[in-house]
Amino acid sequence: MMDKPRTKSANEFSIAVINCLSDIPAGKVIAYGQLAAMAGYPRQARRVAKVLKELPKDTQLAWHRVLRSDGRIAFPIESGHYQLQRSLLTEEGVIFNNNRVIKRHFF
DNA sequence: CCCGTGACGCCAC
DNA sequence: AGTGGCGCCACGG
Repeated sequence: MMDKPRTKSANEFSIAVINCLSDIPAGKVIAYGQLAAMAGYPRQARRVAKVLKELPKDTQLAWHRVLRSDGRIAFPIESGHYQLQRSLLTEEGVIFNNNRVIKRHFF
């Protein structure tokens, strides 16, 4: 049977976020909160994080373009996730300065 | 209902 | 510039 969504907005939120994220071009990045606001849900950065966390491993979505508002990658620096995200960004030409993406890369 | 948790964010120090 | 504290939201125990 179909699982009944607890609230229909939970699903709508993910859709909105994913749509907006798919509009971010390679070489650009966006903050969790910025993405939430763009999707029409200001102050809901943590929900964006949860959506990304629940993406399938084989997703086509450019999850790596989402950073903290200070330009740093959200994962702990020693983690494999961090290394992966950083290399994906580097491959797109994103420049890091002391583990931080410079402002002009922001969408 | 209260409390802890989280791929967050802002503002004081 | 780095750190800490708190606010913000949704969830689960």
